[in-house]
Amino acid sequence: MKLVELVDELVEEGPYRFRIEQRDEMRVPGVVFASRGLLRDAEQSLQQVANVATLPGIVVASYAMPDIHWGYGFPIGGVAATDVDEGGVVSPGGVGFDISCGVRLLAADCDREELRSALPAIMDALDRAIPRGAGPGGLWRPFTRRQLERLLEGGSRYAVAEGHGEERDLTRCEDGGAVADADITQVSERARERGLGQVGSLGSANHFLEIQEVAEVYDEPAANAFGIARGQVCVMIHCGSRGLGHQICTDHVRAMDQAMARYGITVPDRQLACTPVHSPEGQAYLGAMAAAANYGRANRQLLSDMTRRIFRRTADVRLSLVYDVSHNLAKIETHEVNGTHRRLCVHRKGATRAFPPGHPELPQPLRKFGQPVLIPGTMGTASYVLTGVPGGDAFHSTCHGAGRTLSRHRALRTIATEDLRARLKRDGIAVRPLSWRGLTEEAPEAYKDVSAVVAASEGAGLCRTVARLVPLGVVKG
DNA sequence: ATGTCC
Repeated sequence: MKLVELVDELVEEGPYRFRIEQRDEMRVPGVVFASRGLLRDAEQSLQQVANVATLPGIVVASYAMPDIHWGYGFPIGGVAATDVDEGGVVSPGGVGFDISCGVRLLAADCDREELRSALPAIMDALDRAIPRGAGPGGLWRPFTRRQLERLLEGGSRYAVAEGHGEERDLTRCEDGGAVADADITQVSERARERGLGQVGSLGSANHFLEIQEVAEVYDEPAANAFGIARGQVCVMIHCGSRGLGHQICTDHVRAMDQAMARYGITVPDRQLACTPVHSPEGQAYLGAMAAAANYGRANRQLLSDMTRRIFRRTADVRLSLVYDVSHNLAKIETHEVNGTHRRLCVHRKGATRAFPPGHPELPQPLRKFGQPVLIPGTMGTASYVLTGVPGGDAFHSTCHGAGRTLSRHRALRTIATEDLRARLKRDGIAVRPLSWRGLTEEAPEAYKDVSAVVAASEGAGLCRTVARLVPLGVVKG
């Protein structure tokens, strides 16, 4: 299938909404939520949107969020749902290598001014305590194989049961902190080996732990229900399932790549390796993916617990969980398709679930306002809290972040580390990087404008903006 | 994203 110049052929069919017409092997059209500006240089990733539209069982459309960029097989910012009972497939590439990567937001019982004098000491304590960067290192040590198995099955629930959090945390976690269908027999020895020493660690690249201030509130009632107010201090944690999730993706892509032909499936790109949800390989992947999902949540739970201890002993400040949501997962969900309710495998890769107000899976205090959606920005800019809206499109999904525009290599070539250091100092942002080189690769200029991404998402009717947060302190790998 | 190539 050759689709030329997709950018020029996009059909504008609504505000911040473009269609890629169905043709050739595509089973559905593509729908891209964005502005023309955000789609500059998006040709390769639009081709990936079209490729995803060829997958067996895909329904309605192959979607892309405003922060779309090139990814493994599927674009990052992609949403694709397949009909489980009509031969629909599951594809590891539709979740990505960092299974269950996500964001957690904690609200402090103080405002910026009250924290000002204690901030340097808190940053120094976090700098010493938070494991980060590539390779081994985690907060939960020693950690046995038996404990890992229980964590893969119990997620945040297990972490809290072992003393690493509060019961209330679980009510503010997607799926109550754990998914039930983890199958640890599908997690390889190698994945376990990599995961053992990394429980409670940030990782590297765009993952971070930030102390932030609520700079602006756009929706008072929703912000109130979420427990945040202007001027309030928050902590945002962005990380995933580390080497364990990566290894699970690697293992199951290989298995599916070898099995695909047996199901008569051909795909335009081998990176779209997939098998039916009901196949043994599909079930194996979903079971292992669920285990990685639990690992990711427990990872964020351990980091929250350590951050809480530091805030408490350094500044007598308490942190309560606003919400924890992943932006790299596949889920079996029921949605209405052409007037009938269907069981769908919804892949969200660099896309965030955004349940609307009234959704039964939302905890009671939030239900009236919709699901909190947490959008990590880039250091030195802003992060956002959004909420789901009634009738939300793309199976109730929205954006997940800024999305890179410069490669790491180009960022290092064009951005002077000393200049970045000076700008952060000028803006009063305390940074504790593991390496200044790594920090330079993550400079704001290397990313799309997160505010434009959020504006396009709201303009497309995918979510509503609740609050904007700005960084006071950044801990990074 | 990732023991940034078993």
